[in-house]
Amino acid sequence: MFEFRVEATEGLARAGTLLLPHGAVETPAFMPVGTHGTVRGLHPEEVRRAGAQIILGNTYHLHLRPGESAIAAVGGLHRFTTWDRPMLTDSGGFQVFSLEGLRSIGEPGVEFVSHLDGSRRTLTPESSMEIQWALGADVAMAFDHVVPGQADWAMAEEGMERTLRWLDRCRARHARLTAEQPSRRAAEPPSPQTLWPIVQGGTHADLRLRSLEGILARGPWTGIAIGGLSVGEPKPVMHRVLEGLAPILPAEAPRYLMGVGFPDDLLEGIARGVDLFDCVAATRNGRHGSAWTSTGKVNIRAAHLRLSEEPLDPACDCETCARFPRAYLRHLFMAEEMLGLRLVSIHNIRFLIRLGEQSRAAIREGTFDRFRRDWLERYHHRGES
RNA sequence: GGUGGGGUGGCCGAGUGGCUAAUGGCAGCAGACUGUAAAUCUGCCGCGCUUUGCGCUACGUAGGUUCGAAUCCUACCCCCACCA
Repeated sequence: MFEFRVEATEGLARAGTLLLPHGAVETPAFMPVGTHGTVRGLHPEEVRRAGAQIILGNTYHLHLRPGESAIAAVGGLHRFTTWDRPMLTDSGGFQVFSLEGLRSIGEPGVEFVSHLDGSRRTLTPESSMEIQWALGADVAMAFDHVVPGQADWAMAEEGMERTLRWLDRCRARHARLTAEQPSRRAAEPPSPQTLWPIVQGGTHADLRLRSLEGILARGPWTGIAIGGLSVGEPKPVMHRVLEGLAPILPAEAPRYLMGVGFPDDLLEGIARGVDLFDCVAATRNGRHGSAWTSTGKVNIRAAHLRLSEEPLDPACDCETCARFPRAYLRHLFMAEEMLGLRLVSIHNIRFLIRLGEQSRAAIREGTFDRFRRDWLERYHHRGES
């Protein structure tokens, strides 16, 4: 039910297929983020047509609203959202990082002051598992402690060791939930769920290795995530961390680089053995009018696009580029029409998903390294000039 | 015709003697965003220059008072309300 096959490799890069209860995921793949059970602004059909094979949901946000019981009542997150392909839920661990100032961390778990109503909420490894179990995604993530990219060794070690201790608690609770499945699970029909651990350790190579070794000692796992990157550290540092982990990560488990990234990050990650990515930038930047194209970033509000009859990216096959001129997209943003946010979001999502598809094809042909270098060259040199 | 109110930078609108090239907002221009407290946030926004500074022009028009005026006085032009 949880199987990963590596079908081709080129250097550290891999092309594979991940089998999950709700379907297959061909890797490398970008997973759009749907925090509140919706990829912001988009209809599930639009997400599907963009080629998304799997999307994310968030434990923290869905727990606060509408509450996992409301989702379980209608049969789980798949039925709730009508997304019938694979899903993964983040554990709330990232909110430990992003909601700094609204939370306090202790060994039992994390106390949050709800950003919605100020009420006090506690998230623990156990409650994160309970919530994710009720949500019923194919993959649940371990509840981890993310530290900023600038974190010194001591702080990174604390977060990493705590993440390992919490992993034991996550695993125990998840195993119990799995054993009690039919009676405890509101999802109909019940479908199995797997748990993925998260490597932490900040920017410190020795901590990253300790983290991974600790995880492997608790294995086996159906997938392993690398967290705590793209949180303020320079890109070369992230690359070094990935290079340090690649030789030790088991080949037979998919590797998920959490929260990454931008187009160049995908290519650099794939080149270092990463199989799965997720990132809010595609949709957030889309809503903010920033589009990725094969020749670099485009600010759709830019004055010089007022008369442009070109598509956003002539090399793109998304529904937006197939139909709308830049001049119209710009107009929609200037007029603050919601269609603009949606169209650029669709483009950005398709852009990253296609990058995964192209990388996969290139790896299978043994041309990925060349593809990557040519692609980055064109992307950074703004082909127009 | 009379009385009252008012004319401020592309627009709206504060300011009623120096701290005012002039608060705000809008419009415009540019940028940021990486497991979503984000359809958000930041910067610029009279003109010119050797741009953390300097010069010039500017608060209806013209003149005056004052060391100094968008702010006070006089005349004129225009707008609005009410009264005839």
